Amino acid sequence: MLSQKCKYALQALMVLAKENSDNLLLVSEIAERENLPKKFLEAILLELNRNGIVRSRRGRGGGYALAKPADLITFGQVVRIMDGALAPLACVSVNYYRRCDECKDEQACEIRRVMRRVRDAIANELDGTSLAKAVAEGKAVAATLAAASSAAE
Amino acid sequence: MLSQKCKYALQALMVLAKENSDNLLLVSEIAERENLPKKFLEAILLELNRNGIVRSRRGRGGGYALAKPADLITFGQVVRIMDGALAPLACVSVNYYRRCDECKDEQACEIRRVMRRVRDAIANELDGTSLAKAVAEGKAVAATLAAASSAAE
DNA sequence: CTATTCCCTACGGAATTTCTAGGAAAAACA
DNA sequence: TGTTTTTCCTAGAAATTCCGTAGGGAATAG
Ligand code: FES
Ligand code: FES
Repeated sequence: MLSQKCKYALQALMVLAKENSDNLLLVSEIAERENLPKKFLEAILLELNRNGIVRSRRGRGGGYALAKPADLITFGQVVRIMDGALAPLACVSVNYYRRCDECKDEQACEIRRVMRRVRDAIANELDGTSLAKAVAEGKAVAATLAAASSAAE
Repeated sequence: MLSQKCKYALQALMVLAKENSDNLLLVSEIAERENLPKKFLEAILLELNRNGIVRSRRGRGGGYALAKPADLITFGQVVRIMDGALAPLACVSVNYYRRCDECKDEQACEIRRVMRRVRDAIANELDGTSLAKAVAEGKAVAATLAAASSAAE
């Protein structure tokens, strides 16, 4: 399960992704729109900033925007920054690998083989989905929903 | 990430799955073989027992065995018992659904749509893999490894 | 030089996780 | 019957992680 922190990060990033990228948004604006605890969100955006996902400017007229085009930011990147490994077990993580203390022979471990496939499935989805793609999907679904409801009148 | 508890459960179940199913194994035997904390494992097997995954007998000659054939016990079942939802967010869980407080419109939520696919990918792997399948895979890999190493001589 | 806004550290409380202790209940055996 | 073995059950200790908040410093604009 993703942490709240990670979910909030994704919510904030989706807001920024829908915005014009040279239009800065205030932390308080994002927090209000998405109904998130402001101080916590501040810390989250700071961390995203340090990791090159968003950029910021301080002072009057300051705020946050994406640091790069929305199609270059994937859900996988964000989750890794916020929560660490995508993998269900550290021993199958690519980016955050750690050996299993209990298992004597990693190569023979059947559980590991199963979890490796799970990891790949997760990584496949999350690394294959950018913010831009999620926005586009959302628009497409909204459009078909609107069409269906107007056809029903 | 799976909890230790869940990992230990899977390790114990793999041991039982490799054993003849009417041969009872002691908790202490399993704990020693897999290098697991005994008392903790005891609690885990108890929970698996309550959920119909293993069966037990007390007293001398007692112990644990699988409650049903190894091809009817899936990794998905075990993980759900031990850790709850497979899904990365409660709002996309099938068996442990909970609404997201922050998101106003669930149907419009883009994050939800992405995470729904992730959930399906995870569930697909975990529900599609039984203990029996994992054992069989392990044997197959061991056999090809042995063949390769003997061919290299 | 004042107001705004992000930056940074530290910390508090709650929840969760990872076990362990200690004994009751069942079953086998002598 | 009584002794031993083994699971069953409750309670809780210790450590860690999670979810935020407080309070002030640093940059920026006007
Ligand atoms: S090596 Fe990680 S589960 Fe066995
Ligand atoms: S509804 Fe669950 S993330 Fe939006």
